[in-house]
Parts: sequence; structure tokens; C-alpha cells
Amino acid sequence: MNTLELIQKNLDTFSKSERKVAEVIIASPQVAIHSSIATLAKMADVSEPTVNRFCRRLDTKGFPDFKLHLAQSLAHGTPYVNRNVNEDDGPEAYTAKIFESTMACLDVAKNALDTNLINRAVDVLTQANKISFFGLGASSSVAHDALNKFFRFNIPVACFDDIVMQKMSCINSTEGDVIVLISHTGRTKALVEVARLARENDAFVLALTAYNSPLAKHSNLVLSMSVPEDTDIYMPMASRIAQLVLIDVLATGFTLRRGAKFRDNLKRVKEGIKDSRFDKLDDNII
Amino acid sequence: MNTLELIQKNLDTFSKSERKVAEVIIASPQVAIHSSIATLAKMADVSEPTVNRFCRRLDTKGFPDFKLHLAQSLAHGTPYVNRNVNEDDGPEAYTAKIFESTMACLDVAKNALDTNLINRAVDVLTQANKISFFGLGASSSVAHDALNKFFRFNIPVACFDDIVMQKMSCINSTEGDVIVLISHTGRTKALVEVARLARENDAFVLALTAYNSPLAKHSNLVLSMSVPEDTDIYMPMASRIAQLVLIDVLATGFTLRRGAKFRDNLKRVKEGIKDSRFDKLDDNII
DNA sequence: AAATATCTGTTGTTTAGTTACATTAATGAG
DNA sequence: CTCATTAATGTAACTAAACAACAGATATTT
Repeated sequence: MNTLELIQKNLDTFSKSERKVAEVIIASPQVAIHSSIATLAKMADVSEPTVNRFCRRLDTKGFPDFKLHLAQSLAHGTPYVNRNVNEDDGPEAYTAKIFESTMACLDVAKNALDTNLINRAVDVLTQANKISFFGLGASSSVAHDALNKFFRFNIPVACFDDIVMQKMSCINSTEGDVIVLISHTGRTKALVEVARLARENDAFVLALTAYNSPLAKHSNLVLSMSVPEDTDIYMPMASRIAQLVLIDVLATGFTLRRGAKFRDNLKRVKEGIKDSRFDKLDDNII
Repeated sequence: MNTLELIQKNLDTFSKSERKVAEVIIASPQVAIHSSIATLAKMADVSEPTVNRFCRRLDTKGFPDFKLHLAQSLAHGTPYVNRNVNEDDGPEAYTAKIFESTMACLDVAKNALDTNLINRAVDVLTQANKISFFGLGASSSVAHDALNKFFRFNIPVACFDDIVMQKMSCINSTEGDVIVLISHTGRTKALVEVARLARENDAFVLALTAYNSPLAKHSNLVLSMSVPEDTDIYMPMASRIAQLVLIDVLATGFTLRRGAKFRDNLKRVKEGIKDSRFDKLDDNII
């Protein structure tokens, strides 16, 4: 378990002084691992033994051992904690926090994913006659993105962010059609209805949503990643990013499955749009 | 650079005794990081200062510092780097690689961002009469996402992914309008033309694009992040994620700038869509 | 409000790490 | 081959960091 996350999670089990230590460490872990127990104590405005006690509470042998653990969890270069934005945060603070908590979420999502299910999802997608991506609200941009990706594969794809169109599309679906439903919570009533409708018409329903949600129960295959919901202040942020990366993963799996010959297709698509862009060499002319 | 690799590589630059230390560490690095300088010296059959000198030769401040570096390089078998997907990767491999390289990209992007510019961008956005988000191709889903975010702020927003609509919108723009142009490369000719048109009509052009690109040169304010392009196999992946996170950052900055009273708005929007969702309690009924 | 338990800081001891210096080994010129 | 010089290694003294034991302070409970 990531030490930094562990500190964050156990914040309320600490005593007042210990929490001061925790906050100093979370604020600048890179500094913490290069400090002595004395300087860290001074930074947190507590005594040295308090720092030591703090370390032991985290199941380490003492301060040096704690530093080692912390160093390992920082190895990625990024402190992987979910830090919520405060009202009085400046641009540096909230920028860093959002980037970092997004990365933390991706890390959690990565570990929560079942690669076997991903493999099956790729199976299903490669064998599909037609793939449709549905999303509502914030998830609609994820669906659009998926469309953009899979469109390049030169297979029949569609994307609807309108509930009426989604339902109509479902009614017209046949066996071999795959409908990818994207929803963070999996509780949007309309989308659950869409799932039901799709299955009634023999389509395969692949859901990118929360485990055990109503939508999940109405799907043939569910790719879920338990991204903490409360990271979002008032709107889905990191969860949506995780879904996009998952789309990337599926698209990559798709590409790999189709083999080398197929990848030439992608190259051609990229070549095809070349004329619409400025060359790098043009930069100084403009 | 990975410390363990560094030791391996510099094996021949060490003296005889120092090499003994190196070999002991390479043989069992996990033991090494949990040993004192005395025990390590005994293991390598050298004196303590020799171990210390060995550490310094590796550009560390001393033994404890060296242990930290080593611990970091040993953390998680997989270092947090850009790893490209291979043809023969299985689902576990490509899933991990995509997630990790996305995280790596976000890390790079975070460090490349100028928070002063972000602050200015937030300034501009909060003072805008109307905000329009334009993107083409893969960036269109980013623009959609931005719309979804800023729409909740109850201010005039628009989003176009159609070049004709974008141009028309530009022609109708007036002072006080902010047009956010999203493009990974900043080389899409059509979008550069849109930027020119927008500025001719007194709109403020905020570009989320590459530094020094043609589009950047035609914008009033540029938020750039040098995400490596070659991470994407044949389609933009990580760069687009970075843009989305940047949108999150701007939206958050916007919210914070508007103050507490404004944040109640967001709560109301969230409350307003509650009826369209299943409660958590409903789960077992369905 | 008193008593108990918990938390926090001060002091002193121990141990680990480092510096300075002495010794040994290695290299090279006469 | 031997002496001189340089580099390498170890010994001993020193510094500072970490920890344990204790005492004072603060909550908490009855």
C-alpha cells in the first residue's frame, strides 16, 4: 500500500500533533524524505519523539525506516494522493492537486481493472458487426471520443448522446451489434432502460460503469473501476478521465488483435489528414 | 536514472573495494536498503568509510541519501515511465502500459504548465461575456467536455466541432467573447484560420495547444504543455487526456474565483438531475 | 470536579554516520 | 629493482541523528 495514501486515509486516527506531522509530509513529501527527524519536527512544530511516534503508528520501525517506505511510494516521481481543492488554493495549488489526484485515480483504476474482462471486451468488439457508443451528460464526451477512436478502424461505428436516438438505435439493433454504454455511476435511469431495450433486440451490451450498479446488472459485460466518487467537487472529473483511458486500452487491444496488416489502415488515416496541417517547417513563414 | 542500473553501468569506474560494495548491493538490494552502513561494510568485507565513499561516487550526499535513492529505484518493479505497446503484448501488459504512460504524460504536462498563464486564463474566462469551445477531430470531444463543465456555471457557453459553424460563430463574435481553441499539434490549418477570424472580430483567443505552433502564434493567450507526441501510436491518446485535465483545472479555477455563493449553483444543478437517477438503496430492487 | 487515560515535550543515552588522519598498496621513474 | 609519489583503504575520533525513559500537560470519563 502506498505510504502517502495510507497517511491520507488514516488522518483521523492520528492525534493533533501527529496530524501536523502528516500534513507537513503530505504537503511536501520530497522534502520530508530528505530531512532529518529534527528538521521535520521543526517544520511540523512538534517534538522529535512525536515524529517518531507518528512513524511507528504507520507500522514502520522508526523514522529512517519510514523514510524508506515513503521514498518507495514516491518513486513514481509523483505523489499519488487524492488531495481535495480548498477554497483558498492558488493556481499552483489547485493545478497540482487536480493533476495529482487525476493520476492517483488512474492508478486506482488501473489496479481495479480486470484484464480478463478487458480481453473479453476486446473479443466482443473485434467480432462486432457494428459498435455504438452511448453516453449522457458528462459521459457523452467520452462516447464521442470513443467514436473518434474506433472510427479510424474503418468499421461501422455510431455515437449518440441523445436518449431518443439511443432508444431508436437500440430498437433497430440486431445480433452482432455491440452497444457500449458509458456511465460513471451506472444509475442514470434512462441509460438502464436503453440497456434493457438493447438486450431485448439481441444486441450485446458492454457497460463502462460502476460495479454492482443498476446498469451493470442489465449488461452482458461490465468493465468497472472503483474510482472514488468524492474526489469530484461538484462534477465528475477523474472518473471520466479513467473511462477515456479505458477506451484507449480497448482501442489498443482492438488494434493489436486485428494484427499488423490492419495497423496500416491507421497510418493511412493519419496520412490522409496531413494536407490539412501545417508542416513543422512552415512555422517561421506564418 | 535508476540507481541500480547506474551502479551496474559504473562497475568499472570503482576501485577494488568499492566494487565489492557494489556487488553486495546488486546481489541483494532489498537487504542493502535495510542495513546500516556498518553491516553493509561487514557484508562487503570493507571498512565503513569505503561504503561512504562508494555512495558519494554515485552523486549522493552520503549513505542515508544513497539508501533513499536506491529505495526509490527498487520501488514497484515497474518504473513509472513511458512504455510503448508492443505487438505481442497481452491484455495485462498493454493495459498497464497505457495507464502508466498516460500518468507519465500527465506528470510531464503538469510540470510544463505555467500557473501564471493558467491564472490569467481563469481571469479571462471569468470576465467573459460568452465562452465558446472549438475543437476538430480528436479535440472535438475535449471541447464537448469543456462545454459540459462550463455549462453548469450558468453562463453563456457554446461548443462547435464543425469548421463552418466555428467560422460563422467567429464572425458574429464581439469584444468580451472568449474563444477557446483546442488542438494538440496547433497545426490544423482550419483552426488557425478560425483564430485569425476571431481576433479580427475582437474576440479573445485562448489556445490549448503546443508551444510555438502556428495556432499559438495567432492566439492572445496560450496554455501549452509539451506532452511527447510519440507516445501515441497512431492516434492522440495521452495528449488529449492532458487537455481534459487542463479543462478541469480551468473549471476549478473558475469556480474558486467566483466564490462560495457561486458554488451553490453547482450544487443546485446536481440536485436538479437527482430524479433521473436510481438511489443507491434501489439497487436490490432492480 | 476529581481521577484516569492519553497525548506531548524535555532530557539523556545510544547508535549510526562522517571527517580527519594514518597506513597500506599500487604505479612509475631512475 | 628500489625509491618516490599517488591512490586507495582502514582506524580512530567526532558529530549528529534517532530513540527511550520520564515528566508535564491536556483531554476524557465518572
